[in-house]
Amino acid sequence: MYTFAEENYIKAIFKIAEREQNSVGTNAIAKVMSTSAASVSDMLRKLSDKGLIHYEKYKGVTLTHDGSRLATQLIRKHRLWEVFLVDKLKFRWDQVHDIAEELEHINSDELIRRLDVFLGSPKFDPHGDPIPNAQGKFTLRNQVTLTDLQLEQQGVLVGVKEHTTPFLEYLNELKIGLGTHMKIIKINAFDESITIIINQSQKHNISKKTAANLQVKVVK
Amino acid sequence: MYTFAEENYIKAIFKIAEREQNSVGTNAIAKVMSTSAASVSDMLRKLSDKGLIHYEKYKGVTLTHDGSRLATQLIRKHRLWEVFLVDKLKFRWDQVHDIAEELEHINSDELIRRLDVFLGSPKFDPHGDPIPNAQGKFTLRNQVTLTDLQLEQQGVLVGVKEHTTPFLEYLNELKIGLGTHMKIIKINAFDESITIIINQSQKHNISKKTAANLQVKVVK
DNA sequence: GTTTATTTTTAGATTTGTCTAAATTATGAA
DNA sequence: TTCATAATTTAGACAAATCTAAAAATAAAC
Ligand SMILES: [Mn+2]
Ligand SMILES: [Mn+2]
Ligand SMILES: [Mn+2]
Ligand SMILES: [Mn+2]
Repeated sequence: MYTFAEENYIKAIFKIAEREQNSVGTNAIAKVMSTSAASVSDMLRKLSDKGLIHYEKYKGVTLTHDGSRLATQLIRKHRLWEVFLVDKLKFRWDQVHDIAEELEHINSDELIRRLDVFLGSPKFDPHGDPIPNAQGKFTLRNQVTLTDLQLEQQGVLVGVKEHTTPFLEYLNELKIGLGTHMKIIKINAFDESITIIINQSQKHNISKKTAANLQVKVVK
Repeated sequence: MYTFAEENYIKAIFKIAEREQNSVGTNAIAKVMSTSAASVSDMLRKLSDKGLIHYEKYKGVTLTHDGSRLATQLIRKHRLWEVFLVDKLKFRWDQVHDIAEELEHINSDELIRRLDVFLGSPKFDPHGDPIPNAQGKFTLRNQVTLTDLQLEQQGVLVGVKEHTTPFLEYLNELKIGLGTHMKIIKINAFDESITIIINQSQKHNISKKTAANLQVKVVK
């Protein structure tokens, strides 16, 4: 139906639109796709012709209903495959993104329906990201980033914003994973780094940048 | 590393070379790939440049060592995925070929290594075809086609030559699958059709063409 | 051993996705 | 408001994979 390239652009547009609120610009897409603005312009015309985006020259783009559905289905497939790789094939959470990036393009509704059943219809992937259901609806969850917590407050890690291998390997070294309990015991005014206690035992000092990529559920 | 198109050509050449003994011609490849002889000529030059085939104009091709290894690895991936789809996701054997045709191109040695372990290192796929090991070696097996059996001889189905959905669905209707016991009780001289008894109960008359696509292990 | 017929290759085009360089439009600072 | 800068699109080109039509090489028939 759609080429890999088209699908990857649609996913990129969806993800940019998720954080920025307004319409998505050519340069922003070029950056995410690691390509030139000229190539993006070419592709936007094509995606518009196929009815996946609303596009007016120089005005940026938004996804159409069809584009939005395609994006959520790709995200659903990507995250279900990640669950498969970690739960069934015993990959670590830092190894699965690139493989899922290929698997997400396999074209079979029946395959995804059965994979979902096989995995027990998981609601979150190995990085804590919600898996949209077959209708594209995401499960919402109360969460804040670790930087939002006050001194002495506690939280349980439920997600990570950054998915790159170096970041996840760093968390592995620190023995931080989904479900890890964290308590803020010091906030350094100088560089905004924070000191935390992991699972009531290990003490670590982490940068603001790291903390900003950790999503936690507050516990009392 | 290689494009999907290149991989599919290499697989096609391997499969043709498997039955015909001599070097593989342009038209034979074009037929298998459902494309024009001109397109095949273009691609052969490319595959030769990449060191995957031995190619001399007008003389047909053979796979190089690298080409042969690529082919067996693709077949290994294809058949392991078919086992996954049938054993784990409960697809029927007639539903899995096309999906595996896509999955075989996913690029990760670690993925296949782990998939193999997860599936218990199966030696045969859902159609009874041998799965080459990581070194490309196939498990051999004593087998003949059903047309080779004499009157009153018995066999157990261990493989099918044809993998198309219509053929496999026809076998489903007849309740014939891998492991099915068959005894020849009549050979019709006129059209060479044969009458068999399935699992000591059901009686069926099947055409010579059907019989020629059933591979059995002889039992005494 | 010529002459057909078949097989295979080349020529010239097309589509997809990409590029660099240049032109155009929009924006924001003075 | 005008001018400089940034964002975006267009122009022209290229590699990959395909096509049809035509030419060339090989094989088969007589
Ligand atoms: Mn992708
Ligand atoms: Mn993920
Ligand atoms: Mn294939
Ligand atoms: Mn098979």
